[in-house]
Amino acid sequence: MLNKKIVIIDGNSLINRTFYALPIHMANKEGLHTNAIYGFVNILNKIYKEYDPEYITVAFDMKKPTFRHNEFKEYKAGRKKMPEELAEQMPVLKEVLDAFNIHRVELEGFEADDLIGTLAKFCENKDLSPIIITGDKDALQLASDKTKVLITKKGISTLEQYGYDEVLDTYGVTPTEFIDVKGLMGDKSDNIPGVPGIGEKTAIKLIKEHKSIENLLGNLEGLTKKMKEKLTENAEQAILSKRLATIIVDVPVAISLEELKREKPNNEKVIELFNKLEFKKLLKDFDVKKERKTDVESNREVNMIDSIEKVKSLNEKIIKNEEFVLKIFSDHNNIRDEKIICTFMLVENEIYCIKDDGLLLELKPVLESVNIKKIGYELKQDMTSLKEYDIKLDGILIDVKLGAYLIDPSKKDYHISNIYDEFLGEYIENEEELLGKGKGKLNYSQLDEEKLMSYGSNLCIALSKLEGVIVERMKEDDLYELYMDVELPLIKVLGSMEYIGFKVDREKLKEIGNELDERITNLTAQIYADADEEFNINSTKQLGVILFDKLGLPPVKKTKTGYSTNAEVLEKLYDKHDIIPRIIEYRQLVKLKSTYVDGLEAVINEKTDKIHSSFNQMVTATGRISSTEPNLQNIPIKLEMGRNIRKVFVPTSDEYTLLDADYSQIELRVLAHISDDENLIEAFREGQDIHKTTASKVFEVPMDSVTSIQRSKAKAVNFGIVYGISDYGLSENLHITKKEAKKYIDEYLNKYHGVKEYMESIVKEGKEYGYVTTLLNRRRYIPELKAKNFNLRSFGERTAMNTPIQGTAADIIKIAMVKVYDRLEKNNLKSRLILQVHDELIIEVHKDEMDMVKNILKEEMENAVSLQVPLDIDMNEGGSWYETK
DNA sequence: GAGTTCACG
DNA sequence: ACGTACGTGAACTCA
Repeated sequence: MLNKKIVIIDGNSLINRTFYALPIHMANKEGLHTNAIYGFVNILNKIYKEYDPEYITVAFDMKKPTFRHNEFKEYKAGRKKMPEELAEQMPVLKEVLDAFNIHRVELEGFEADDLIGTLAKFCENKDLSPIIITGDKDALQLASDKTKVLITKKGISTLEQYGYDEVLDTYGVTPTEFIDVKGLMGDKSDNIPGVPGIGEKTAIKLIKEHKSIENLLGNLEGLTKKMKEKLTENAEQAILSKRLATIIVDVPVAISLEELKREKPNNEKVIELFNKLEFKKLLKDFDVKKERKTDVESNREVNMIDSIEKVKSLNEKIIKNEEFVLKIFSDHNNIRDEKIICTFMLVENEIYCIKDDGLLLELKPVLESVNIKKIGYELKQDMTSLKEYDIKLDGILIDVKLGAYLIDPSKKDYHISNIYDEFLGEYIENEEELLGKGKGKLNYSQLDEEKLMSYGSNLCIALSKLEGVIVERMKEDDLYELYMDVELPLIKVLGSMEYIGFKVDREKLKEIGNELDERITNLTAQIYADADEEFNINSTKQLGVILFDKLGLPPVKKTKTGYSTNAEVLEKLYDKHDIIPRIIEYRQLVKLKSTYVDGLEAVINEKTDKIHSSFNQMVTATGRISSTEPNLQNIPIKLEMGRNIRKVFVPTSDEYTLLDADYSQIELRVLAHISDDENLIEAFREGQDIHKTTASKVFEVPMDSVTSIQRSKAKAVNFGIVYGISDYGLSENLHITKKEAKKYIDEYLNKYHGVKEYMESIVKEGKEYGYVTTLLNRRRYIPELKAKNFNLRSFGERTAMNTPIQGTAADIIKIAMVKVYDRLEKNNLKSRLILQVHDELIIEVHKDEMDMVKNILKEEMENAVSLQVPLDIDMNEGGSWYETK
């Protein structure tokens, strides 16, 4: 029968090895280095899989001196201090081990090695099979027929196993003799002297022959004169060295095998720690999942609403209760061709499901009632789904997902499973588990009945439990007003923008596409000729080889993976070869063709001939909205060639015209307001050209002699200020030296003293509270501010400076959107908001309503909030988006 | 799925 | 000494 296995790990030795074997830049976003822990846990994982041990323990050294220090003062003297990057990982590693419920052992006066030796011998006597894991060859003396010593090799990828035979095979001496070898040769890292002049080779040779140091010293015959001298002179030292190198195997320590039993990890703690350490892959490796709580409620009965009587009684119950949880599942195929599969409701702790559209319509009054509160998740989708049934969802709406976003907008996603876990520590199947992902992803109509019923009811329960917690937390964090006054009313505005869409001229798009195709074909041929071979121009790797290896152009910059070939690099090589300008043009054209012509063409709605982008309210860390499928917020404008794409975007019909209204310098105005800077405020109050004013101050010239070059430099400085300036960043942007850039910045901050004070105080504030806020109290946490890593911390500082500016601008335009939308609706106008691009709104205006709409826009946008400086907008109309300039 | 590039504010 | 401008999304290559 096989003996039970016990794994004994030398904690200090192993973490040292993993620390030096893995890249030191591995760190989480708080700046805590994680490489050594990562390696350690990986090895742990490997051991569990390969050996499946019955018992496990990790031994650590203590900082206190051991008996070896008492015997030999110089022991381990001159050893370098553990680097800070490793030291900070030690306590965290111990936390990880605790989370895994792995036993730890350390003892004053002894080293980890001694504890390991003692344990191994103890276990051998109990007929267990000890497996020692270490990064240190010293432990080889413990190898035996029963005890195996595993030593990390080549980084951490392999562990080499040594028993008695393997030590003998490899070194020609037995494990016990290995101690004598070390006694002779000494050990630099432990400062064990040994016999000077004897190294590993000689030591092994001598011990092979004489078996031990004592034997050797008693029989020096047959050795060279020099060797004899060395040995006699250092005899005492050799004996001492041997004693120091000997691992103690009878440390007086009480061992209880029971304590060393391998236990199940505390999954909750492991998950928490791995999340903190950002060990994504390891989470999967260990298959640590939250145990599903056997929630009595999770199998609650679903009341099917399948008759007019039932829907009427449900209706009454809702009116009486004044609130309910709502979750609509639709096939979600297409915004204007969407089919509701079923609607779940939770009223007074009872779950209902409606599948019949006709019966759902019976609930139109309660769904539209402003007096009845609805609790939901992704309510924008529900609103859109209901729109097809001519139902306008209204009332106090609590979107749990939106609330979770406001509470912490930096999260990567807000899946209900994560929110439920985070706020209540409870489990619900995640969407991925339910529907799959990627190609095989199902939609709700393909889900089998049973799963849909259980997921729908569990979701309603989760939402009803979460609502109170989320609202409470919003109130605590001063976010509730932002939610009620801005974010909630914005849901319907975004939904409406998506629903209405932006009309496109298909013919025009095709025309542009054809022209691009022709030019790309020609350019491709020329580039192949230039290169004297055909290659994939889209491949930066292949392009790099052609430009820098074959054609011998000087590489300007490198990336992680090779040569950089971005626009900036190509610009620097512009005159060096004919191929360069062609590549630059090729890149531009291909971008236009693939992203804007083909990309847009692919998302034109067949039914409406329009593009219905999705506007996401819960993505950005600053509070901006984002646009996807397609992104309508990055349609080209800077270069004429790309700008032509905007000719494709047209009004719905000849009754309409497009009107574009954009805030002028909104971010700098926001900066003027929040920094309270006298000069900046004055400049805006007097309607000055702000870049020119900045130029005049930075370069100390009168306003009317500012050159256009100075103005454009000042513009870059203004941008830099908004982004959280650094001399390096500005120097890169302006192609000037860092020193010069620093001069500009210093000059700026001298002249705009309020800005300087703001930048300093906001970083301080961020550090103190852990977050920064916008005008409307929108919050963003910045853990990077406390990072030890310089780059990360600097990034945190720039974020702290930029977020209140960008975020406040986002607040302002969101308010404007809600107000404009409401005015258009209240006045029963046909004109409607169809797009927002961060500081501009695009309205499709009915031609009869132009003046009225212009007034509404001007009023609502300029008075969205009241700042210390005026808000100013520019408006342009046109028959296509291109013309609104 | 990561890395690179490039379109916008 | 450190080495990046802030915020996004999409297309493409390559492992």
